Amino acid sequence: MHAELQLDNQICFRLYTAARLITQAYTPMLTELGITYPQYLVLMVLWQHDCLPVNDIAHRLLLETNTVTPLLQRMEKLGLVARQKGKEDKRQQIVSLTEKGKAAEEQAYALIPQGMGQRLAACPLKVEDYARLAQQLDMLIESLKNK
Amino acid sequence: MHAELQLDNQICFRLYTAARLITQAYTPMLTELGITYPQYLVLMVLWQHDCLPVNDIAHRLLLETNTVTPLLQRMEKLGLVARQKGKEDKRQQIVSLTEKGKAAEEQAYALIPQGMGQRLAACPLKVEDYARLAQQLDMLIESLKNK
DNA sequence: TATATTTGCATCGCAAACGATATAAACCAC
DNA sequence: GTGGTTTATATCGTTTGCGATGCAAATATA
Repeated sequence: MHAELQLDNQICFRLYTAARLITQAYTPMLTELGITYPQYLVLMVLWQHDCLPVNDIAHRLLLETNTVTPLLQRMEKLGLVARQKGKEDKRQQIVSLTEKGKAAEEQAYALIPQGMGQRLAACPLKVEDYARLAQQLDMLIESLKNK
Repeated sequence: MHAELQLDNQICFRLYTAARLITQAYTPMLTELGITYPQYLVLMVLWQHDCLPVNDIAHRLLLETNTVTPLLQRMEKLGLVARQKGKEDKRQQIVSLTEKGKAAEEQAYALIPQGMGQRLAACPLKVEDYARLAQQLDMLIESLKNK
């Protein structure tokens, strides 16, 4: 039995689990909006900066375009985004929010901060703990990002 | 623009990203072993306690059995585990390590602690930072677990 | 200008996650 | 025992994550 190979000693398993569980916690609220968590991420990107090529969206989410393309196709079917060829560079697909996509921001604002607040009320982490956690995760992400 | 809905302010997005990236960091080493990360998790469970029913494995990983079953079926095809009906309770499938599954522990020990060490050498987090991170993630997981 | 390389995006295939549903064994009330 | 419920798994369908591959537009180079 090697201690290094025990589940309890794994940072990775904790990240993996925490990510799954917190995504699950979002699910009921996102279901009300008719979207999934990765779709919500795409919307957050576009709420911050509308009209971006697929590549930019993928970069901001640290995903590959072959993951983002089908995501966007589904979101287009849902009427949340529109896609059109770039004018200067015809290889690009410029993704923009539809009215429905824009309206979703207010719906999300009405549901999610409150809902997640309730969901995490039982969690003993304080505001400064979350700040430190965010900072540490950023460091981890930064050093893992450059393969 | 609601600050609560910005990507930068999301703990969830960080967890989601950190989990993906650290799993990617494992991938080259796990590929040498011929397994995936969730398969590695199952092996870690069995290395710690061999011969468990599907339900126990799922519980330890905080996964549902409908996720674990196909995982185990693939691992059975790979010759890493064997499954047989429980003797007292015939509804159960008892999962056990094959010789190949047991041997994988030594291979993993030879590759993974060292490989991940190198991979995270650039990361400015110290040992006590990882300990705190683990503790905070445990709290988060604990309060998200009970839906 | 002709050729080669790079870049942006899409397609395909596989492995997860997970909700919904099905199946079979075990258990319980009678 | 019979019948209904619970429990342990399995199956199915949808969405993701990503490597491998293909294609077309843009760019670099000879």
